[in-house]
Amino acid sequence: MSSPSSPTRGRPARLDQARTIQTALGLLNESGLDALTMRRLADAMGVQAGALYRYFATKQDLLTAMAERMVGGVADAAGPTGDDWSERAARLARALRKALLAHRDGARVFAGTHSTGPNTLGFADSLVGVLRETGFGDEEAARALYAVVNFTVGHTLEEQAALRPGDGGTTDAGVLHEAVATGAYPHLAATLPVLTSTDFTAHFEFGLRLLLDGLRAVRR
Amino acid sequence: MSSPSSPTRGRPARLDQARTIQTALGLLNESGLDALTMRRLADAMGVQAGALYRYFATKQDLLTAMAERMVGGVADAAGPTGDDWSERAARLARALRKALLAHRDGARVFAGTHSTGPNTLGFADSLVGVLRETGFGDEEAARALYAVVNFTVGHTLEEQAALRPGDGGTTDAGVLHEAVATGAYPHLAATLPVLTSTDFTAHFEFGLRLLLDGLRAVRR
DNA sequence: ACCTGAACACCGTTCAAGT
DNA sequence: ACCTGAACACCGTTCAAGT
Repeated sequence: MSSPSSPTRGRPARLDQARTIQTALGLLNESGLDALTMRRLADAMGVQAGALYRYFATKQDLLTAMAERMVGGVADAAGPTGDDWSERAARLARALRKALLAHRDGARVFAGTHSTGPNTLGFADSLVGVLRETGFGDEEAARALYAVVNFTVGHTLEEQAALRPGDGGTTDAGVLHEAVATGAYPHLAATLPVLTSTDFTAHFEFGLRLLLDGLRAVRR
Repeated sequence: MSSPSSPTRGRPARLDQARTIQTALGLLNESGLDALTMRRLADAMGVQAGALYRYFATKQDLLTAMAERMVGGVADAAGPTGDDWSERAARLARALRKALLAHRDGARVFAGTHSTGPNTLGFADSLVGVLRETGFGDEEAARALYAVVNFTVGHTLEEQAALRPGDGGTTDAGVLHEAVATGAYPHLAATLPVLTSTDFTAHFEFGLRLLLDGLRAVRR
């Protein structure tokens, strides 16, 4: 469980899990996930790369800890128990998106890991709780959790990918315009303004509304 | 546009885009995305790694071509125009999931790229078309496309991650059991059987149903 | 106990040179 | 025109040895 033991013997350590995670999240924000290497992180902490492995067995473990840290406090976003259940569920979903958006490539880090820490589990428990307490069955509540989380992560993955530099001069909207100009995609042509809109909040809210309206229908 | 020109001058090429993509998809299925390196792919084609760069400017371009190839035929899954719109939309979503599941790490490849090829655009046009032709406005149809695709990709990402070897002896369900045993997550405890269920088709169908029921509600 | 130094076994990508 | 060979600038991870 605890690799570096508690009684501070010898020199004060330059490294520890909490500070390492924080520095890693800072580096993530500055340079993105692709530039977050163990060597660069070690550099930022004034240490050699190998030293990091005393605190994280693998880079994947570090990324998991980062994901867990990112969603801290999200569970509390549900708000008062008295409020409408669908509004409470919506708040949790919005808070998750916001937490992922708060860090560059946040959705990629979250989607690429499987945290079972208190922040992640607390969020899940909170969302399932909102639904169970309003009368949803256990099966529906659990499946609704997956639907909301998978949609939110999928959406935010796209959102952060779309907002990235763009792998060259050609923008995503530009390529779409060209392709659609061939006349092969009449429905995309008709909806092009919406498809190339960068109002991701509106897209997110629409999808979230579909899920919650769907849940209302399931409930009868 | 066309890097290696058409008239076959000199020796017959050992490489070409189509064969390279096919070999890469084979390698993906055998060993997964992390093991798919340019060197290993070159090896499988009997060539040096550098030679691949005559056909794909970057590895990212190769992955994009792989994603585009994976979703071939998905657009046709809508079925007869006479059928119920929500069933046609469901078929498209199911066909997308199936296409991603057909290759190891398929969802990861798809989520990590941004294809604007005919298969990808054809699928999008098809889904938007189903909705527009049944009376949905352009804005709703376009946003519904994003909601369905982002949910489907998010879900399949999770599904393929869950079915992976598992980074050690500890299974995902095992960790959940332990964490829940502390009593800190009463709602997760109550829904544990559903949460650890591996019936991903049921999870997917539930989420998909929420979205389509939600769309029905939006339509009034 | 904590970290360094150095190595191991790789990566993606480029490009002169061969055929 | 197509591919080789070799290099460049990196990776994640391990581990004896130092302090």
